[in-house]
Amino acid sequence: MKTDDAGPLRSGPLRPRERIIKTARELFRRHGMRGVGVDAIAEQAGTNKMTLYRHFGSKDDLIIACLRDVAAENEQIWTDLETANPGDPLAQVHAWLRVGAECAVGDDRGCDMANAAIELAEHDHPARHVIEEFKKAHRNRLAQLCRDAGIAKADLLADSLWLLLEGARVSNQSVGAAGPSAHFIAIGEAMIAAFAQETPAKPKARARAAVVA
Amino acid sequence: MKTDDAGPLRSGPLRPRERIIKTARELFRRHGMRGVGVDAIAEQAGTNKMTLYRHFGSKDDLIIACLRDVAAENEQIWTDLETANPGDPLAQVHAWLRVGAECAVGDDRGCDMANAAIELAEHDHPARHVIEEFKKAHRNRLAQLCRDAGIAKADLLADSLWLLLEGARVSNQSVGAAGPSAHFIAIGEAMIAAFAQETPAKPKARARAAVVA
DNA sequence: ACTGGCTGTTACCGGTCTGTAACATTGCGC
DNA sequence: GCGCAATGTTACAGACCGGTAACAGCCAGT
Repeated sequence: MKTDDAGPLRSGPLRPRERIIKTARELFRRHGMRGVGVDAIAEQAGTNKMTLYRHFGSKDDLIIACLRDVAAENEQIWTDLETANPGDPLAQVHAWLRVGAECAVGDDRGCDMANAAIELAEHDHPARHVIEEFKKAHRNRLAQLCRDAGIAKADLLADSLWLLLEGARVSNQSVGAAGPSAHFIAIGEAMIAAFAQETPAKPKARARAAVVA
Repeated sequence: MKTDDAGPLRSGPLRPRERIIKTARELFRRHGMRGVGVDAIAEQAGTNKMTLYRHFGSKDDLIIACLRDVAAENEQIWTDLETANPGDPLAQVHAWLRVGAECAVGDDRGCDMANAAIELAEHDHPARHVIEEFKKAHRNRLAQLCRDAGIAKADLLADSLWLLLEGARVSNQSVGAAGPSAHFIAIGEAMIAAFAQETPAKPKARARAAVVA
């Protein structure tokens, strides 16, 4: 009851390495990567700085490990999207929108990856590769989904939805979740409707793409 | 030729206060607010730390002054929008899109305000008021423009374009300007077309709103 | 020429940060 | 029970940071 309280995660079922990553992600998220020191991370993780430095050679290495952890966690979202709507790419696009809304509305600290890209301004920071690859992969997966769904301007729709999500998550940090990002789903559905048909002049849309209310 | 070279701005026509703000904005932009010290700012501005602290009581004060400077600079954009298309709100909306594209494509460090909101993670940071007011004002002005243009779902369009711009500017910092933000104008025009008409089912759009190619 | 305000210079304080060294301790596999 | 690897503890180095004090010079307005 003295050291193993609910706050910091002391020696639980997780090994120090996992606890450090988990704690670092939370503290980075709350205070920014440059706003928290390795000492605070180690202490909050129920360990000490030496152990931290034995697992991660430097703070940058820890940052990279955290970002990789974020990326691994996001893999689950895509598999969930597939298993929830097997063989139905269009439904998966709509489901993606709903998942994105949860990310955009239920959280006021945005995307860890995007935040890291802003905070680690140096162009040659080693973490930038991780960020770029992650973001590109996310966008490309979304584009593939749109193509599989038979959407006319699939890549343009993917870019639109992608920018919408990026914008919503960063917007939350300036004007809050009650701002424009509150209409995330409505806007996304409108985008899907707009890009699903061949051209705005020709209303000869495919039947399977006219699901939007 | 020894001290007044092209690099740092030494005693030019600007007073120390202006030079400090100008220099701080540039350095903040390049390295992040937490990534540059007041000493470096003062030196690069051709002055010293004491003068800096005589004008700005603290680094936070300097940050706020910089953000106010950004806000003041952006005022010009709106007046330019009005003078370039006097009495034509719809044209101003399209012009806004083009100006936004320049912001989004011609720059890889995003919006100073949004970046500050991310970097200054503390919810009670004094600069947050400036950021929030600025962003809300920008969005509201855009919404007023859309309403004046007679666009059906004016507020929804404003939110869409707003999120699109926010997304494009933050996206540049992870995947670069050649990524999704390259299609900023195309997406924006599609959104204008989509929200200009009353409902997607009723193609009875107003004539003045059907300017999009 | 004088004066008063603005600016420059130097030195310093206390704190915090990343990263390391040396040593003590725990705990698990055998 | 032993040994070895992982972990904890303490102390420290070196750098940087925000912020202040005391004093020296400059320059415009009168």
